[in-house]
Amino acid sequence: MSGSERRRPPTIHDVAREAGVSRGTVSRFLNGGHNVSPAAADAVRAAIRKTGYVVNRHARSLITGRSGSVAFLLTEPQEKLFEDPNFNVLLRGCTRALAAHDIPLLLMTAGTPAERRRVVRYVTAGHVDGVLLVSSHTGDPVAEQLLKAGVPVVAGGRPVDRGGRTVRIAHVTADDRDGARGIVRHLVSLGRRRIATVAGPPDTPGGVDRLAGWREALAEAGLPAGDELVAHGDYSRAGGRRAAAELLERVPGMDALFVASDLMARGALTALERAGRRVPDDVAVGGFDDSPAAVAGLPELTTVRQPWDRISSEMVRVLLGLIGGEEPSAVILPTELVRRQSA
Amino acid sequence: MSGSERRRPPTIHDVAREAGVSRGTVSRFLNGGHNVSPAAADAVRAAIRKTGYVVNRHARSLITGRSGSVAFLLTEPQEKLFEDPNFNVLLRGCTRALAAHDIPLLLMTAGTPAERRRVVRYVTAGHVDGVLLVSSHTGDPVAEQLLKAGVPVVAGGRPVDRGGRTVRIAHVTADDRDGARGIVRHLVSLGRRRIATVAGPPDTPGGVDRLAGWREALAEAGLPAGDELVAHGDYSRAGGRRAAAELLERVPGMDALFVASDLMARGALTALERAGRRVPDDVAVGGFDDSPAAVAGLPELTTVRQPWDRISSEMVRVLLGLIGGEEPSAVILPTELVRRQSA
DNA sequence: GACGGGAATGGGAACGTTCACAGACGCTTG
DNA sequence: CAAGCGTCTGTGAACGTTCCCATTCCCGTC
Repeated sequence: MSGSERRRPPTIHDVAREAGVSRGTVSRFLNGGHNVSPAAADAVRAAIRKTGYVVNRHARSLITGRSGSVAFLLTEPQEKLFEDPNFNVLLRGCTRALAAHDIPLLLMTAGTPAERRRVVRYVTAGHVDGVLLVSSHTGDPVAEQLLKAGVPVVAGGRPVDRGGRTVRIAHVTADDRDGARGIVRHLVSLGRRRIATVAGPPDTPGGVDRLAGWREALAEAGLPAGDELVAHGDYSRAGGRRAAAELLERVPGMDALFVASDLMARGALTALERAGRRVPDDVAVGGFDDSPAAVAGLPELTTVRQPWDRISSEMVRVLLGLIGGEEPSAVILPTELVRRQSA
Repeated sequence: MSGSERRRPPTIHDVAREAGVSRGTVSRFLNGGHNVSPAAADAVRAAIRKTGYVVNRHARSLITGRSGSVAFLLTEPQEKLFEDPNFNVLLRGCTRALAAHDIPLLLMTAGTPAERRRVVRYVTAGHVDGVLLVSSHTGDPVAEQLLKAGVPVVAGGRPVDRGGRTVRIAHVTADDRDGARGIVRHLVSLGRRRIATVAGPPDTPGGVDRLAGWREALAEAGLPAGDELVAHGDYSRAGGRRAAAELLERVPGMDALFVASDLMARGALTALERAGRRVPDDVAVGGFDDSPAAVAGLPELTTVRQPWDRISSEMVRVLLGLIGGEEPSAVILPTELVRRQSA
C-alpha cells in the first residue's frame, strides 16, 4: 500500500474523445449547457459518467480569474469563535448554503495584525471570489482594505463605524432594535416596572441597537430608562455576571433584566442566584440570540431568536450576487420572541 | 465606486522584468531559493516588494498537481459541530497550525450521503492535498474511500472499526484509557467506593477506551465494576442526564460518578440535583475533555484535560508529513487531571 | 432560390506557473 | 591547460481549462 500512485485523472479532452465531440462542446455543457444539442449533451453526460471526470478547478480558475471559493473570515480574536456560539451557528449555516452551490468555504481568522496582513494579501490576490465577514466590533481595518481592493464582501451583522453609523458594506443582520423592543415589551406586559439592562459593548451594533430597543420600549410604557439602569458587558459569561452584580448593587429594586446576549444572561443568572434573587419570581430575565446557551441550564431563557439559518443563507445569496456584479445591499431580518421559563 | 475594476495583478513575468532576471530565477527564489545567487535574490526580493506580487496559486497548482490547501472534514452530522465543543477547539487549533504554514483550510462536512459523495468526489479529484478527519464514530465509509484513493488522511481520535480495533489510518489522539484511569483513581483516593460511570456510545473510541480505563482503575483498587454500574450516553447533555438518572435508580448508593464527557457530565449534574444529591458531598463527579462546558456552570467540573493544542498541531504535522511522502503514524498524547469543585 | 440569422460545433490561443534541459561560468584537480 | 564538476541562469514546453472566432448547418422569409 506504500507507493500508492494516484493515477492521472481524466481531463476534458478524454471526455471529448469518449463522447466524440470537441473540448469546446464539453466545456459548454459543463457551464450551463447553452448551445449544446441534446444529442451532444447525452453523449457528454455518458462520457463523464464513464470516465469519472471531475473538472480541474485550478485550470478553470487560471483562465477565468475566479477561484470558485469563498472565505469565511473571522476578524475577532480566535478565542471568540469558541466563547460565542453565534459564530458557530453562522459558520454552519454558511457552509451548508455554500455547499448547495458547490462552493468550498475557506476558514480564515484575522485576530492579530500578522494574520490580518496574511489574509488581506491572500484575498486581494484573488484566491477567493468573495468574503463572508464576521466581526462584532466596529472600525474593522480588514473590511476597509478589502473593499478598497474591490473584493466582494458581505458582513454578518450591521457594520458600524466608530460613531455608530452604518458603514457602506453589504450586510445581513437581524433587526436587533425591534427584537429588543419586543422582549422588553413582553417584560412590561408581565407587570415589571424596574427593568434594567445589561447591554453589549458600545462599539458593537448589538450593543447599540439592543440598548436603543430597550429605551424605546420603556419610553412607550412611560417607564424610567435612565443610565443607572444600564451596565455594559463584553458578551462573555463572566462579563454578564459582573454587569448584573453591578446593577443589583445600584438598583436593588429591579424586577426585570434584559440582557443583550444569552451567554451574558447565563452569567447574569449566576449573579442573581448568588444575590438570592429568584428567577423569574423576583427578577424576570430576558436574553438575546436564542443560542445553545439559552437552554444550557435552568431556568431556560426567554430570549429573542435570531434567524440564523436565514441570516447565513442570505449572506451567501447576497455575496453571490455581489460576485455576479450586483450592487451591495443590506438585508434586515425579523426576530422572534421565544418564551421560556425565565420570563 | 460601482464599476470598480480590479486591475490585473502582477505576474511572475513582471517581477522577472523588474528584477532583470528570468522567470525561472524568480520561480526558484519563490520555491526555496536554491540555486539563486545572493545578488539575484536581492533583486527579486526588491521587485516583489515593488510590484506587490503574490503567487497565483491556481497556475502553480495546475502544473504541480498540488492545491496547497487542506480539508478539515467533519463526518458527523453538522449539528454535532455545535453541540460538541471539542470539534471547535480542534478546528481552531488546526486553522492556526495550518496558517503557520500558509496553508488554507477548507471546511467540509459529510453528514448526509449526498454530502459524502460530494466531498469524496471533490477530494479525490485532487482539489486538496490532504484531509484532517474528525469523527467520533466508527466504520466511517468516507475514510475508507479516501484512503483507497490514496489521499493523505489524518484522523483526530483513534479510528476504530466495528469490532473496536484500531483501523490503519494515521491518527492523533489523547490517551483516553490512561486519562480515565487517572481520574477514577482520583475518585478512589477520595474514599469513594461505589463508583459508577456514564460511558460514551460503544461504537466510539472514547466510549470504549474511557470505559476500559474506569474498569482498570476499579480493578486495581479491588472495587466492583459490574455492568449495573455502567450506563451509556450519546455525548449530549440530555443523554448524560438520562443515563445518570438511570444509574441513580439502579444504584442508589453510588458515591461517585465518572462521566465520559463534560457535556454529558453537565447533564448528569442536573439529574443529581433533581434527585437531591449534593455534589461533591454525596456524589463526586468526574468529567472528561476539559471543554468550556466544564466551567460553564456550578459546580465546576473536575475533569481530564485533552491536550487539544498539541493534538491539532500534531495532526497538521503528521498530515504534512504524509503529503511529503512519509509513512502513516499514530501519535498518542498524555492527558492531564484537572481538579475543580465536583470531586 | 437567395438570403439572413440563430444554434451548434471545432480548434487555436491564452491564463501564470513549474519543470526539464541546455548552456555559461568559475573553481578545483590531474 | 584541459577536464570535470557544481552553481547559476534562461528558455521552451506543459499543465487543463475557457474564451474567442470562424465555420457549418438548419430553418424561415422575402
